[in-house]
Amino acid sequence: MDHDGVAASLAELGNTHRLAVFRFLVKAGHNGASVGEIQKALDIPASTLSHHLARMAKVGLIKQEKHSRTIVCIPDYHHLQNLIGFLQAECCIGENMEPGAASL
Amino acid sequence: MDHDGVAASLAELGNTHRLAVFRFLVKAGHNGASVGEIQKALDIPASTLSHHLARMAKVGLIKQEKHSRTIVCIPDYHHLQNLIGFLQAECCIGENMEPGAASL
DNA sequence: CCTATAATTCTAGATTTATCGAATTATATA
DNA sequence: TATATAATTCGATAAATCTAGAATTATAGG
Repeated sequence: MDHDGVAASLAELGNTHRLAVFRFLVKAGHNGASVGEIQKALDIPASTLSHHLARMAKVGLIKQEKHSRTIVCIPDYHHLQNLIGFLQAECCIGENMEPGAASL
Repeated sequence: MDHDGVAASLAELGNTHRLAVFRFLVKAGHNGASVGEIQKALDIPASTLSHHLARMAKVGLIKQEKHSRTIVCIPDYHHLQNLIGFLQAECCIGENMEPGAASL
């Protein structure tokens, strides 16, 4: 993931609703949750939620699988790990190594 | 840092210019860099840069110290670590523990 | 005091984002 | 086929963000 890709993903997580959705999906685990379940749990109007989910899927934070009528949303842990790795790398170069901090 | 605080910080990092500024400051190390140095290095118009720096300072990503005429910007590593910790926690709860993944 | 420098604030326009009801599409089922 | 359900797309509005030139503030130095 390059600079702009990282920025794009962080921007998506940088919205309260979307962050809440992502956290909910992580809690839901590898099976994910349907759009309806998310909607019920977080109480976001359907069209608004759909908009946010589409954005998250676009940058790769989540995957969406259609099973007949319902669409299941699954968080992409690998994507998040890449993000975290990028930030971690940012944090640990230069003179800012604290004792015990992991280097890469 | 709570949910909204995390979202706010991620949103700030989720902008190409601001992410570039933050990366530049991390490379600069604990001494940070002056607004002018950032401006010269990244070639962003002064007023635009000032706007972005103010936003970053507001959420706590950077600190700003005034030394006579120049303002030195210093990244807040602790703040970033908090952010990373939050994301890491998000990533590692639920069923998504991979072998070797750190738990908290 | 005057000038140059560092940076911010002001201002305004362009773009993007957020919101959500209404209409639409797709699918299951009676 | 008719109906209900799941979700998206449409459309329109409000709000926030981005951008950058011009004006302003603060300070150093001649």
